[in-house]
Amino acid sequence: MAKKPLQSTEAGDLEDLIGYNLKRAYVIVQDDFRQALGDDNMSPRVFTALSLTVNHPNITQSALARMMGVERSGLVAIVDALEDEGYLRRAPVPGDRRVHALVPTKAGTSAYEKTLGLVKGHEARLFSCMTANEKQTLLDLLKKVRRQEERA
Amino acid sequence: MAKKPLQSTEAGDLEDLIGYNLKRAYVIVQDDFRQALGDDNMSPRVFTALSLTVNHPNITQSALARMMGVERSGLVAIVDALEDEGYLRRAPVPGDRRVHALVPTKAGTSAYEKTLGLVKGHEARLFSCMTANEKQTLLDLLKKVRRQEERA
DNA sequence: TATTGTTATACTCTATAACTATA
DNA sequence: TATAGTTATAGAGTATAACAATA
Repeated sequence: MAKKPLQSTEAGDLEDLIGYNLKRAYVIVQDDFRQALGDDNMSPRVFTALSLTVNHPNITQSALARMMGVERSGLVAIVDALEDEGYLRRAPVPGDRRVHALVPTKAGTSAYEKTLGLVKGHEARLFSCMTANEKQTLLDLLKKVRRQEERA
Repeated sequence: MAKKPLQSTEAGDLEDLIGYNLKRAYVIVQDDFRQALGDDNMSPRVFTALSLTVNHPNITQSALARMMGVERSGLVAIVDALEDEGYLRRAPVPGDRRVHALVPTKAGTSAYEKTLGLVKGHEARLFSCMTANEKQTLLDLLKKVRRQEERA
């Protein structure tokens, strides 16, 4: 975790670049996310995987990887972590024995709900200097950037 | 580099989180940055270091690290890369022999200007679906997020 | 004692390629 | 042949700790 930021005027050309500001903001938010989750210590990507599993029970690993924008191989450790915590299980799928359906457990669902609360608290705190309108605008503009990916 | 994105409606709770959208947008922009620079293959962080060195000639490594929000130790490889390319040199500072002043070379300055052009082109292209107003608003809101770091 | 640059080291995140078992 | 999950491996990016030279 970094500590001393730079005065926003010193970075010259960089200050006008969306990419630079996006990265700096991303680091701040991610650091605060991890700090807010503290002991639970669930990383952003594990939280994302748990969220998608809870919201899409019986999703396959490949589908989850596609949703998250990571490779199948990279998802294995994430699912392992969630399975080790007892938050989901890899269930066999009748009709195709290659596939694992990811099924959230009772513990997984309630851990998710508790963690989602922490995450929402972290965002409410971190973005408390912004109005509801500003937060929604930021969200909308970020989604607009994300939509660029779909033209590929 | 990931390939298949997810439909923005499928992610449930995540879609309302600024952090999640920030990360997804960041990945898209960073991937496009690297693709746009292509053969030059200057990574975002090396570009950032070059930019700050050109805009703050004679900056020390420690000061540059602080500006970038990384550790001193992590900056060594970045400065090495720029020195290997002949884009800057570590100059001795009279009066304090511990310190290295980073001085951009002629080649470094012109490489920077060329690369800055590529970066601006990449952003213009990637964000072409947004109005000038929207881009400025996004920039302003990201800076507002960044300002949260200064309260620590 | 404190600071600058450096090295050694380790950890996280991610990708590619190859394997296995199925289909 | 193709696909799902897995393993092995490697490469960024970053952090911590310790060291030498210097202050």
